[in-house]
Amino acid sequence: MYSLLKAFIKSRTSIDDASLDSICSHFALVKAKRNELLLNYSDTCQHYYFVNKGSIRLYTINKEGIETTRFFAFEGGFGTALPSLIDQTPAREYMQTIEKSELLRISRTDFYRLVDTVPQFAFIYRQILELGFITAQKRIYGFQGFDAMEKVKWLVQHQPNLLTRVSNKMAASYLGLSPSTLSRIKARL
Amino acid sequence: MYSLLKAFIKSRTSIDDASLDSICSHFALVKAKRNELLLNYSDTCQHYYFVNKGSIRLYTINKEGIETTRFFAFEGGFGTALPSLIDQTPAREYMQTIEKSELLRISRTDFYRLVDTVPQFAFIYRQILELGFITAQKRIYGFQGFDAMEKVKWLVQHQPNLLTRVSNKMAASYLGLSPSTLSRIKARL
DNA sequence: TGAAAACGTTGACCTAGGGCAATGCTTTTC
DNA sequence: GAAAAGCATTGCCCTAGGTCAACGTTTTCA
Repeated sequence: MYSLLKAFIKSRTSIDDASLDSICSHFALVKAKRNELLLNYSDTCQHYYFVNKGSIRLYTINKEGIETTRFFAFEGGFGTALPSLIDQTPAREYMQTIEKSELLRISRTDFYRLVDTVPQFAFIYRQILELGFITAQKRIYGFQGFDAMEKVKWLVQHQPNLLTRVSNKMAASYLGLSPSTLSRIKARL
Repeated sequence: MYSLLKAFIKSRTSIDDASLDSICSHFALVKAKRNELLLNYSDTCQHYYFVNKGSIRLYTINKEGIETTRFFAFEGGFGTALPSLIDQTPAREYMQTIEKSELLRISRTDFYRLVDTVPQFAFIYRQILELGFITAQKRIYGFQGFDAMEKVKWLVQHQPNLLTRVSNKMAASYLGLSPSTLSRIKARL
């Protein structure tokens, strides 16, 4: 049950098996079917999720009803409504599974206790934050001043599995394109 | 010389004066005039900067010659080409002062040594990363699915000083609008 | 301090991409 | 396994915002 999570941690820091087990013991298994809502718009996020199987998506809907997807997490990745988890304000975004999934989740309290007490865990959290920050920056640079075709090519380059794994509609909302436009672009790729 | 930096640190963590002085001793004063380039496109970033006076800007230029600004730092703020600093790859972005400035800079080596040895400093770095991440997320949500007018209003809401402090051109490149469009929008605000 | 360069604003025009709707196709549900 | 709901694709039309150019103003620096 914890093999993927252990692999994730081991690949990022050196740690003995006892500490590893102790870390894992704070993660509980959650099974969810397709399109299950893990966090609602006005909820305050209380858990960090690790994807064992399936996938989750973070997105919001603005007042005109337009969906914007911010993040996907697949097998072996962490995901949560981090801004809400960090400062305990309402998420103003949704978190949902997009496939039948098995998730491991840890409570905010346990998570930060691990960060404060286990140096290797603090290091991993730092890595997650650094990587998240870098990815966000790349996305800002990558999406501004790019036309639709360039955005799609960028995605094919940097996250090739995404286009095959998620629906056209979700990929479009991630790229900031309408589904029709994305469909047209793909036709002439 | 270190008063602003000390205030920054003290406002975020509790720390004794000796540690504070020891931290500050790693920061060197750099004076720069307006529009001075602190980091070139193909450079790898080696310093973290704290703005004592003036302001800096991080931006890139894509192959069509379009400028995109990612970040501004003003008095009392930290700024650097973080992705490059973190993983020591060429920045592929520029860092420049946009006013006559006084900066305090710390080398990457010293910075990470402080992170690893001074818990309060590690905590501040974590805060910077968390905040940077949250800001980036807000920007992704805020700018996708917004039209030009909404973007400008968003900016007036969230960073009101920016529009008065930087040139129309730079603000436009931050918002992902052409200077003409931003100008037109401001006229009917 | 004065010439030159850069910037802001505005008008006229144009185009990328969004909205909408029609038509299959696929997936879900009971 | 049939009905319904949702999704992808595509054609037609339209509009937000980009480009380009002109002009006045501000900034720069020799």
